[in-house]
Formats: sequence, C-alpha cells, structure tokens
Amino acid sequence: IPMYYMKITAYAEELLSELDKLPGWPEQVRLMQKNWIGKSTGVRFAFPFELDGKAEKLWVFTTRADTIMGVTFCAVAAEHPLATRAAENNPELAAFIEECKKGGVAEADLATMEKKGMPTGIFVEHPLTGEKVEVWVGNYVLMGYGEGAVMAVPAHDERDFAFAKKYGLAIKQVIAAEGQEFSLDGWQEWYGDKTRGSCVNSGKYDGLAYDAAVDAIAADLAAKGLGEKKVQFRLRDWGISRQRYWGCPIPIIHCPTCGDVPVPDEQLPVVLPENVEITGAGSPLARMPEFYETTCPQCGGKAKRETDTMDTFVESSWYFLRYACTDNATAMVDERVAYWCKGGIDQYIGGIEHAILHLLYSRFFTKLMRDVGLIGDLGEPFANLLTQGMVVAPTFYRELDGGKKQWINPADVDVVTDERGRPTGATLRADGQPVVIGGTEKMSKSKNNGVDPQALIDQYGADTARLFIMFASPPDQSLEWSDAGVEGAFRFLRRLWKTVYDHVQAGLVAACTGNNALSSAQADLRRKLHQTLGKVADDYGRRKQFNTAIAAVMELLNAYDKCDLADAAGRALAQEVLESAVLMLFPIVPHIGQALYDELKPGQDAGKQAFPKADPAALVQSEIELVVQVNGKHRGSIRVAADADKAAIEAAALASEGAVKFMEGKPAKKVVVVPGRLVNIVA
RNA sequence: GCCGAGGUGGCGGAAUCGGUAGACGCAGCGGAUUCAAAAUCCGCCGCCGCAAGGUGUAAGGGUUCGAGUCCCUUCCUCGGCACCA
Repeated sequence: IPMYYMKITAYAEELLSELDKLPGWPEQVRLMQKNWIGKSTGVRFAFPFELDGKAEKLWVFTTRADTIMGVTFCAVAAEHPLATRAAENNPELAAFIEECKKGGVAEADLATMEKKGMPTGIFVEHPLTGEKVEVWVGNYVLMGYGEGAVMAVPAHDERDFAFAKKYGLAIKQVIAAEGQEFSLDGWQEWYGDKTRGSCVNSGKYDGLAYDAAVDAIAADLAAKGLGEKKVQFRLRDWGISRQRYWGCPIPIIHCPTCGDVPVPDEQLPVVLPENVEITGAGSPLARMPEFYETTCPQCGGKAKRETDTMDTFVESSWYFLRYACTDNATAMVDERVAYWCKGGIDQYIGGIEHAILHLLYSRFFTKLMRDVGLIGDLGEPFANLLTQGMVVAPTFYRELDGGKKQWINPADVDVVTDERGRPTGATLRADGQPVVIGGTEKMSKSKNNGVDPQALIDQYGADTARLFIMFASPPDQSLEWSDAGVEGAFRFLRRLWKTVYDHVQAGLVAACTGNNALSSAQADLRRKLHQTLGKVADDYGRRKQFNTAIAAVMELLNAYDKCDLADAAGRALAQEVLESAVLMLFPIVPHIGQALYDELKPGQDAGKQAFPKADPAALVQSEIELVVQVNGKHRGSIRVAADADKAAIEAAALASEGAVKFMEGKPAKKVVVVPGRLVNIVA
C-alpha cells in the first residue's frame, strides 16, 4: 500500500475544464482524459440509523436522486466499515467479505462477474419516508468511488435490478415514460434513462422530470441536514510510493520522537547508492543500513531514512521544463522556464499509450509548479501534441512438434507472390523450405518480427531510410513495416541527385524570380512549384502529414522532367525549382539535401536558409479547366477564362462535347456552377 | 458492455470545407536501351466490357444538382475503459 500521495484530485476541476483550451491536442486524447477524470454531478446524502445505541449515518452518492422514492435496499462494498462491523458476529458474512476482497480484481472477470451479496442484518432509515431499509454487502459496489455505499433502486438501475431479482428483493417503479409499460420480467433500456419520463409513486414529487425532481429532493434532504448536491470525480489521488530501487528517493526522515521530518534543503538531493544488489525481491534500499540509518534533522537523534522511491512518472512529469535550465545546480527549475516555455511546449510528440497517465500527470505537475511560483503563469505544458502510431510487421512461423510455434524474423524470409503481386507463400532463406505467413502485428520480441532499421541504413543510407519511413504513412497512423517501398525512396533520391547534377553541369545560374520571360508551359511549372511550396508548408506545419508533402515534391519533379527548360528563362526556372525542392526535403533528408544545396549554391548551408515562400503572383492563371458533369457524372471538361462569369461558363459547358452527347437534345433543368471546380448540368 | 478511431485497387496510402475517387509510391504488365544483365527511360495498370459504356470507397437505406466525406441501420477491425451508483 503506497504511503505517499500526490493530491491530483485537488486539480480535477481545472484539469477537466482546461481540456477545452487545448486546440492543439488530438480530440481522442482530450476525450480519454475527460472520461478518466470522470466528473459526475449528483447528490450525497445519508440514511440515519442506530447501532449499539448510537445514532449514525450511512452516506451514499447518487446521480439519480429523482429515484430516491424507489429505494428498496442499500448496498455497501465489502471493505465498507459497516460491513466489517456487521461481520463481527456473523462468520458467514465475514467469509463472504473475505471472498469479495480476494476475487474479482482481475479486470476481464468484472464484466461477466455474477452479482453476489449478503444481508448485514442492519437496517437504516429512508431519509424522506422514514421506512426501514435493509443494508446488504454487494460485490458490485466499489469502496474506491463515492462513499463505498449506494442506495439501491432496482426499478431504475440495471445492476440493482439484477441483484434484486436474484435475491427476491422488492422492485418499486418510480419513473414512468409515455407509451412504455413497466414490467418485472426483464430489464429495459428506458428504465434507467434519465432523459425520459417523470416521477410516479413518489408522493409530492410525482410528475417532475429529472432536473426538477433532483432539485426538489436535494433541497428536502438539505433541509433535514441529511445531504446536498455534490460533484464526484472518478479520478483518484496518485500514490507515488514504490518499493524499488529505480526512482527518486522520497526525502523524508522518520524520527521516533519528531515523527516524519522532511530532509532539509541543504541536504538535497538524496542520492541513490550505486553499490546495490538487485535481487528482484523488495527494494534493495530497505536492506542497506548505510543508506537508511541517519539522524533526525530536528532533534539530532537516531532516525531512519525513507527507503521508498517515487514512481518514475513523477520525474517524467516535469523533465521537459528542465531543458530550459539544465545548468542550474541548486534548484529544480528557474525563471528561464517561464520565458522559454511560455504558452506551453510548441510541439510534444509521444505514443498514444501515454494519453492518460503521463500526459495527465504532466498537466497536473505544471499547474502545481505554477501555483508554488516556480514557472510563472505556465498552466498547460504542451501547446501542441502529436500522438504517433505503432510500427507493425508481418509475422512468419513454423509449427514445431507439439503445436508450438517457432517465430521467424521477416528479414530471414523470402516471400513469393503471384502474377498480381499477392503473397502466395514464403520460404526460409537458410533452407529454402516453406514457412507459414501469420498476421501483421505490433513489432515484438515474442513474435520475432522486429526489424532493425540499421540494415536499411547500411544498404541505402540514413536519408533513404528516413524518407521511406516518412513517406509510408502519416505519423499518427500505425505503419506496416515492409522494405518493399524502400526501393522507391532510394530511386527518388537518386533521380533527384542526377537531376541536380545534370542541371549544374550546364553551368550555374541565378534562380528565377518572376514569370515575365517564361513560356506558357514553364509558367505552368512555376505555378506548380509555388502551389507545392504552399502545400508542403501546410503539411509540415499544420497537418503534420509528411507523406503527402513528399508526394507533392515527387509530383513537382515529375512535372519538371516533362517541361522544356533548355532556354535561359528555363534554366533560371530549373534553378528555382531545384533549390526549392532541396530545401523542402531538407528536414527529411539532411545529408543529401546539404550536398545538393552546396552544388546549387556553392558554399551555402541549406540548414540556415529560410523555408521558401509561395509567391502569390506565380499562382495566377489566365485560363482554368472546369469539369463538366451531367447529372453528377463526369462527362468532360472545358477551358474558360479565369474571370469568366457564370453565364459564360454555363454556355461553354452546355456547348461542350460531353454535355451535347449526354443531354440528347433535352433542355437542362438546372445548371450548378462550382467556381474554380466544375459545372453540373441536371437533365 | 461503454467510449473512441477506422474499413478506399494486388499493397502502403491520397482525396484538407459535400464537388473529377484511386494523387504519390510499391508490386505487376508491355516496350526502348544492352551481347546479356543491372541501372535507366517511355507506356499501361480498380472491376466488367472488343468498344461505346456500365460499375465501384465494408453492407443496406436516406438527404443532395452532386456523397469516400453528412444522417440512420447493420457487420467487421483496432485502441482505450471496465459494475463509477
């Protein structure tokens, strides 16, 4: 049981509400955190009772106070104090409680677990009606949430319903919905739907819908001093004690006379010993008197240093702030954090598996450090978050005697494909004998499907390996590893290299800066260049989708190859295109990028250049192509002046070959013109 | 069970705001070059069809001039959560 906690629940409300102020975070992660924090609004109230001659109260929490008149019993968790007391003179109940505490912790069992319970023999009083209500111990009640006890309304809670049916407890309908018949035969969805229906069999509350009923009942409970509205969070406090070596020591000294005393500032940090013996059983620190024997900072007497260490999530919750002040040997962080991390880290990248723990702890720590004055007004650590997908790879195996599978690394396998390229079989390269093709799964040691990128780097170079990985899929998607595509990345870089070399061979020229001297085809290429510049900047900066950025540069190079650039204007344009292409790819292929840039601009450093900007003037077109559709089907295209009005476009479209053919002489019912895109003629 | 993301050619994927589905690349096919091969270059490449054309984004329905994209129903895959009162 952990002894030290971080009071993360104190920040539950802020951690939840500020999720809405993180536009740079994936929606999915924000939602997962929202569900994890789990805010629910309800009523906390008490059932009074008398036990051993003393007046007491059984507190419960409910989001369905409107069904309070339907309570037919109460249920408490096995760990609840009332259960413990009831078990004192009831061995059968004690045995049941023991059974509950033992089993049912395994997550998979919980969903299918049968509802079980046992009466305590204790009766409490309904706070509004004064009726006697029996208290049961139920294995479906959690001690760690709310009060560890619930009011049971079998008619309107699915779990209570199942429980009541099993043990023959009363079921009292107190909510009715129009057009719906309540029956004890089986659970129906609408019984528990608070958005439908209103109170019945509930005395003065009859006819009230959910909100009004909850308000009225909460007010009545409050008037009796037995309850009030309450916000409840699912989030628990963070137990940070670990009985292990790896972690920051908890700086507390236990003194028999002074109690738990913090290690004084001047003795910090408490440093882990290095001569440890790691046995795998318990913390090595607890077996090292030279570590834990110390004196009390207050009274100077013999004392024991804490041997628990902190959860390693503690340090990972603020390490990134430390980058702003790594040379400070006397403090955790200093005022430089407020400057460098203002508004949050610009871009944080991590696996989606950190969505809840690390990313929530970090947000908590940032708020905590802000509130103790360490980092100015920085309240959220990460302005933009990118969660990357997993890398998966095909698996191969052979069935050994006894059905055990021997997993074979993809690197040792040759895959045979049919004439369409579909895999039909695979053989082990070492012996040429067949192996079974398994599924495609996350790379793991157990499936032996990990691929070391070093082999690619050795064969093709780091730039090719990087280009291939970036081109294969967007970073937030999982990537299926197959080195088939590497050839394509390699070919592209070789082609770029040759293109630059051929251009430079003919002599150096200055890059084109305007469209004046260009032929129409050259102007088209220059427009393509500046469109590409805009797209790549957007893909890198906003969309974080590098595969399409690379594809756009490939398209640009394809267009370059098709364009006649032999004249002087063409040479200047070639220079502009190639300089830009190299700079666009430079973040992904820095080695080749620098080598080529040095060819194009001798002595210049590609990494020090500004990212080239799209020139709006290069994007202007005098004539544009529009698609012609008839009844939404693509039937041809027309070329019109870029500034053509709607009437002229309609006329041109109606006169086009495709329109004439498919209209078959009928008049158009309607013509839809989508500016810059298409014309749809409705027959 | 609940929440979330997704399902597009032989494959990875593109289509950013409802507007030409399949960009870009891999694999494949045909050709050029070569003594031959590698490399390179040119062309083809969803499916049916000789073609005209039809059809096609998991399945079915709907909204719309127009749907991969929006709505409803169903199926499947992946990820997260797990009786949260």
